[in-house]
Amino acid sequence: MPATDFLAQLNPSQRRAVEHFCGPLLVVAGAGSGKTRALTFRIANLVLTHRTDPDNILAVTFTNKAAKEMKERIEVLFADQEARVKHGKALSALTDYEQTKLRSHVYKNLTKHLWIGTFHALCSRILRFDIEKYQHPDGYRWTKTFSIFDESDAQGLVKTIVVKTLNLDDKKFNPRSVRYAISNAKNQNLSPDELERDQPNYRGRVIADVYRHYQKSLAENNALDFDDLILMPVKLFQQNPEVLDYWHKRFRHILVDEYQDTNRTQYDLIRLLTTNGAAMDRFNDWHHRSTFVVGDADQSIYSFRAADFTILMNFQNDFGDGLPDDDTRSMVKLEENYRSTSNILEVANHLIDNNTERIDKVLRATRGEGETIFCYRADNETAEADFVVTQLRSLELQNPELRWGDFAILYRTNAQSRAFEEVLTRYSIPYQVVGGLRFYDRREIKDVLAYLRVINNPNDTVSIKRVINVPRRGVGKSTLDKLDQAADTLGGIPLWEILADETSVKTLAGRSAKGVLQFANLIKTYQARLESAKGSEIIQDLLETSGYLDSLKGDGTDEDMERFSNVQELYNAVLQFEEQNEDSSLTAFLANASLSSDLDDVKEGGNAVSLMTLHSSKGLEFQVVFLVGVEQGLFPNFRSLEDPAAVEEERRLCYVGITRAKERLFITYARERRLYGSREPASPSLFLGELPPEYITTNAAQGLPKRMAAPINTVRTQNEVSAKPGSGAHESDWTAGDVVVHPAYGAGEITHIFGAGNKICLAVKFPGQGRKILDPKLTKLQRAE
DNA sequence: TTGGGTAAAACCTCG
DNA sequence: TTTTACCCAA
Repeated sequence: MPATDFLAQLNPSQRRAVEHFCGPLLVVAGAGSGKTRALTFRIANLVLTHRTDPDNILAVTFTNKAAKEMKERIEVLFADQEARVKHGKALSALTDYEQTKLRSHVYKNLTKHLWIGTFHALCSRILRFDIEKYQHPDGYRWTKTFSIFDESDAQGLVKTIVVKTLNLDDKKFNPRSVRYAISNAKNQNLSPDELERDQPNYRGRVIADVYRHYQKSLAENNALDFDDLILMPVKLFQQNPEVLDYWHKRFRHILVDEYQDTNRTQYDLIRLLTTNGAAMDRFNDWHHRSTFVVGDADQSIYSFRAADFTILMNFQNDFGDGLPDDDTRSMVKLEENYRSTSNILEVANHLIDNNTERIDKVLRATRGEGETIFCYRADNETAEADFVVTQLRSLELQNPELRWGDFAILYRTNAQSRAFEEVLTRYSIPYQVVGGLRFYDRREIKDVLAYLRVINNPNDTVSIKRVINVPRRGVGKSTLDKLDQAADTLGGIPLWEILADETSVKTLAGRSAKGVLQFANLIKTYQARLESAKGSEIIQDLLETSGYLDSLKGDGTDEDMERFSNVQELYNAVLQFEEQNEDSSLTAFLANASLSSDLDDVKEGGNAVSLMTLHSSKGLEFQVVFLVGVEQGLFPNFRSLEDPAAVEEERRLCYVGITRAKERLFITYARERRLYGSREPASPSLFLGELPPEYITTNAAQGLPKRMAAPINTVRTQNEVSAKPGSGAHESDWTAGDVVVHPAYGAGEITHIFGAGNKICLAVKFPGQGRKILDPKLTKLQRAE
């Protein structure tokens, strides 16, 4: 029997990618060209045809959901092969019992061994083996029960360092932006010293200093932030050749999906694993080894977390043979689109053609023309939502094959979901909002997880402080300060060591000692049971004995009830985790919880309309897509307007949105939108002017907005002559930070500039009167200085 | 130490 | 409009 029958389902380019065995390969895969399929089939082919040991395969996906789906598909593919070999028929033709038996066999011998996951998940797994071998230059150590700090934990640490440790003004060194700078450094594999080296000014040096203290704090908590999960293995591999050698030999075949969205540190990780630390130009030993990356530079939309699509563009020179496109053996292009109608593809191709930084690639349609794209101009965001839901209802009614799950509403920012939710609720249409508040980010869930984290890792002082007084134990700020100070005086020992010592607590905590001891004993009880009891048993007992569950019930309001049931759901999640995972330790569960995302349980084709940001929609597809809020300042977002490269990224984001649609695409924008509570005028996005009018129908009397004549990203120069106030001002007349005088509100400072060209609005903050958004053409504004 | 109140800031995208 | 941060009385 030909074991490779399944390859017949592929087109020639896909087949070339899948059958590639050793050496480097870049797969340039346009939207909807079957890249997930190529990845899945490739893994199957490695094992089936080349007898690759599943233990030698590492596959990096962009989301947990993609990882789960990939495992699932490989399992089915394999089970199907085995069914044909053993029983002579397809998997689906077997009895349920035989199917289950076959699949569990495949799981045991194959899927279980495959390392498939996100960079974060895979790295945290590596760290659970080897983190204790890492030696920090300042002598900090981490153990395998490390905590993973989320963004708010991280920002909290930064704030403490800025305000308390370094006595700086947190207005000037905003914890959020400092944390962002640190994150950026980590994503480029820079240590505090390395960051400091290229800082020309005071601010940069201060940030490097905060970074240094921040890393110390993390170490004291035995904690890592998200960026460390990847940075730490890279540092470890760089300092410890034996450890690197082990993982290098282990992962002979490396696959990376969404390669355009990798950052420098992730790239370093892949390079180290591939070359075992040999310099790139000296490495050519591809014996029984491959590095296979898949991506599309046109869909690179994560530069804000330091993703760099030039890494993809450089792959050919870096790992590959560097030959031109027609001769190369290390690149394959997938350009046939199997997803969308040709009208949708035309629109997408035209739009993205406005970008300058691209890899040469077109998307070829394989399907019919389809309907035209409809562009709707609404009066305001409520009218926009009304239009969308009206369309949704009539399409659903007229097309029996469409389910609610076939519809998606995609927007630039999470805050836009509300108007749609209201209308959908009014018509009782089921919907799911993806993103926004994650399940694991809810207050009550974070509380319970903090308890578990303390039990698992008593050095986690951040978590101790979160729950030592939840529920109320009469332990307030001053008590905590005293205990903290004592730990500090004793040479910076972990707070837990003070708490765990009864005499110390009694001496230090005074009246509150009882509460503190109660807490300490609670934690000790469960620490003792950590070895013998399951996580689910611990959590159940803990919720009772800590009094947390009782305190949650509160006054029995709806909100209280919801909190209560969320905690219940968390318990179920632990149970489920224990059933489904080999390593069901508390540490593993906590890592899983930290790394889970809202996207993980999105059901495609289910019975609910999906509402999500364009970022979240990457990799998904829907029969009908509504791309909403396509207005200047919102999309492209005003923060990107001054930077041409940033506008290109917004355009790629728009491209991603358009290419999610299979059958129908609607684009909407409003003339007026509620922002910060007050109504503000809005103008159509520059992207609308870039769409080919012949493929688009619109309700706007004047048709599609005209293409902007002048380049939108003119660099603002200081010496441009400023027009008189109120006389048709140009963008260049105003700069954020300028002080202006308004006839009614008086003097205020410009905080943001929305829009570009002739249509701009200014956000001006007037002391005592709040923020106003003004059109300089309609309001007489005078420059103050 | 706790709870309620008011004022100011925030809304860009995410693991 | 909604969320968070800080102040003060009990």
